[in-house]
Parts: sequence; structure tokens; C-alpha cells
Amino acid sequence: MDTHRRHGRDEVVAKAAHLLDEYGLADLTMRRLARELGVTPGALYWHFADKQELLGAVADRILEPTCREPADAPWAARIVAIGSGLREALLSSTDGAELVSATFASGTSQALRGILERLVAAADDAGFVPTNAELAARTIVYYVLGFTADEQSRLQWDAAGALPHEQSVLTSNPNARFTFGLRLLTDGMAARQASDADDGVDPGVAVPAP
Amino acid sequence: MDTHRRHGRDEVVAKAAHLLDEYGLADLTMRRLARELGVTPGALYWHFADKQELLGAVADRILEPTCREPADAPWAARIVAIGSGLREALLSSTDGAELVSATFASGTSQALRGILERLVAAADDAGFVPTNAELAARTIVYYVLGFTADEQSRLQWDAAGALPHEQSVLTSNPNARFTFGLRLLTDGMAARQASDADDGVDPGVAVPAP
DNA sequence: ACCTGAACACCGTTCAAGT
DNA sequence: ACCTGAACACCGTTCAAGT
Repeated sequence: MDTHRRHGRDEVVAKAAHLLDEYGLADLTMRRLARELGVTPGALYWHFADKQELLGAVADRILEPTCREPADAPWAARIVAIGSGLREALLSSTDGAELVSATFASGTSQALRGILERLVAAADDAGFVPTNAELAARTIVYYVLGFTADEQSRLQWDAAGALPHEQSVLTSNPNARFTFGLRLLTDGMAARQASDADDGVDPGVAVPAP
Repeated sequence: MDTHRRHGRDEVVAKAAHLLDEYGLADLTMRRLARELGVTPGALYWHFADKQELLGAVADRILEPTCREPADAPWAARIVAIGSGLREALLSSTDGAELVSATFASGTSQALRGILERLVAAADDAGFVPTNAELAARTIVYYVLGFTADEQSRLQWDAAGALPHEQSVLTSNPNARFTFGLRLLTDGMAARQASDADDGVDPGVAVPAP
């Protein structure tokens, strides 16, 4: 509903983020965004190659608050902190988890790559060999995205008035539930370190003979 | 490309599954499905309330092979078996993981609920209190869906000719990579059982005074 | 029991041309 | 540097009416 014409890229992303938060991912369309900016749909393609790129930029904006966190503290605490920070960022916007999951698949969010790197660093400090550190870090991300997307869809479903007055065990106490799963993963990492973790996964191809 | 007219629901789902496998989720549209059946788009709404319901039915068809597995064996082995079976089913169809993830969110797949139940039973056998068994089971599902969606998108990206000849560490050895993450979770469950698992998560609401 | 016809209200993307 | 106009090729869904 703006009526002036020219916009910078950041302005466009900000409006998109606002639309997402107000109306949800399904209503974040190129045409609607254009209309809300007082502009023709084609104009958006001067700023972004396609919708994926726009969504990636919105994801980065949502994840921005997670971008500075302390790098001291033991590795397990760091993983819990990064995971919790990610979840909070996702919950801060309508359909945030769904949006970021989509951009994770398409690799268009730079911020999410940053988060992965910090998780890899933590797994590294846990003593994992690089291959396994990467695997452990991705496992954390799969969990956080899955849990939070689930949580958020229930929240919205629920705010829309469903669920009988007995609140399901699945919507109460989300923080504790979230932490439980995260701890499952960090405990698993610790257990693995206590035994055979430094082996890495089997290299599926033969190594050259010496 | 069928030219005859009337179809039963199963026939429609079968054609949808075939379309999915052949052209991917993005090309599985109601209109295209109708065209391929030699029918008008509106006809599909006699069989399904909406597209979600159709997708749920397709998901169930994909997950059908995972529906009978042995219920003996220790809990950790059962979890690994269920998780691996789920992954295999997802990989058996183009965009299978993406489809099932979407229907998981919308709760329209009955088969996925069945898989969850069997994971809950395994977690139960591991000695978890019901609340935590449910949490652990869902964590497994988040992981399997996340990992496999990621794996599958790389596979397709890659079959389409990208990735320089140095095959990324992320596409080689997927079985071992998958099992690594799964073991991280079962190890975590075992570690938790060895300590404080029977407490359940903190009940976020006050219990009535006795 | 299953389908048609026709409409309604939309999509993402491209691109010559304008300022 | 940023936008318009206009088109192209689509979507999901509804519903009276037909067989």
C-alpha cells in the first residue's frame, strides 16, 4: 500500500518480511509483494533473479539476530545455545521455520550456512573428525528445523481455535520438549566420543594402495 | 494420456504417484493429473476434498512398504530398522522426502502416524516415560525426514549435472552417513536411560494440590 | 457414482521499452 | 538505477448440471 515508486533491495526484503509475519508464507507472493510496494510484479525481478532468492534474503533477515553469540563455553553448551537461538529466531516470525526449511533445501540462505559452520566448530571441539563433525552439525539442524516447524504449525493451528480444551501434551511445555531432543543429540555425541568417534564413516571408495 | 473416463480413487492415487516419480513434486498439479487421466480438473474433487488430501494418499502409498516389520529385536535395532526403512521408502520415489515432509506437517498421512507409533513403542521399550518416548520418536522422524530430503535434493541436483568431478563429501557414502546420525540419537537415548530419563520433562503447569 | 463446463481468483516469470 | 505494460503459461477450487 505504499504509493511512491522506487525501492532499494533492502526495502523490498523488509516489506517481504513484514508480509510474511502478517499473513504467512502462503500469502507471500511476488504479485502481492509488488502490489504492497505500489509497483508492478516485473519490477521485483530487477532486485532478485527469482522467488527463491527473495525468500533466501528474507530468511537471512529472520536469522540475523542469531549471528553473534559467544564462542567460549564448552561444546555441548554452545550447541544448545546455537540451537535455541535458531529456534527463537524461527519462532519470531509467522511460518519462520517453514520458510527457513525451504531455503535450507535450496541453499539460498547465507545465515543458515553460518549457523551450520558454528555447529561444525562446536562438534569439532567435541573431538570429532571433520567428516563426523559435519554430520553431527547437520543432524542438529535437521532436528531444530523439524521440531520448530512442527511446533509452529501447532501454535498457529491452535491459535486458529482448534484443539479441545485439554491442551495436547504436544503443545504444552515446548521449551522443555525442545531441550530434551537437543540433549538427546549432545548426549549421543558425548557417548560416541567416549568410544569410537575418531574413526569417521567408512570411506565408500577404496583408498589408493601405498 | 488415458482416454477413457471414469476412475476409482485408487486409480487416481496410482496415477498421481506415477506422475510424482516421473516429473517431481512441482509438476504434480491437480490440473496435470486430471489431464493425464483424461478428465476435467473438477472431477478430482469428487475423490479428494483438496490437494493436501491427495498428497496424503500418495504419501501413504509411498510409505506402504514400511508397514510390516518385525517387532522383536532390541529397541535400538528396531529404531535403526524403522528409520532405515522410512528412508528407503522416501528414496524410492522422486521428491519422496519432500512430499512426506509436507504431509507430516499437515498430518494427512496415516502411514506416517503408524511409523511414529512404532517408534514410540521402541522408545517405550527403552524405558522412557510416555512423554519422553513420544519426544524421542518425533526426534527420530525429524532427523530421517531432514536427512533424506537433503540427500535426495543433492542426488537430483547432481544427476542434473552439477557438482564438479570431486564428489562432495556430502554425497558419497550416504548409508554410512545416515546411520551415523541415527546412532547419535539411539546413543543419546541410551545415555539418558543410564541417568535421569524417567523424570519426564518438567510439567509446565502447576499440578493441583493434594 | 463419477464427470463436464465454465467460471473465479489467482500464480511466477520475461522482456522490450520507458524515465 | 529502477520501473511499466503486456503478455505467456500456468495454478487450486467451486458448483450447477449432466449421465
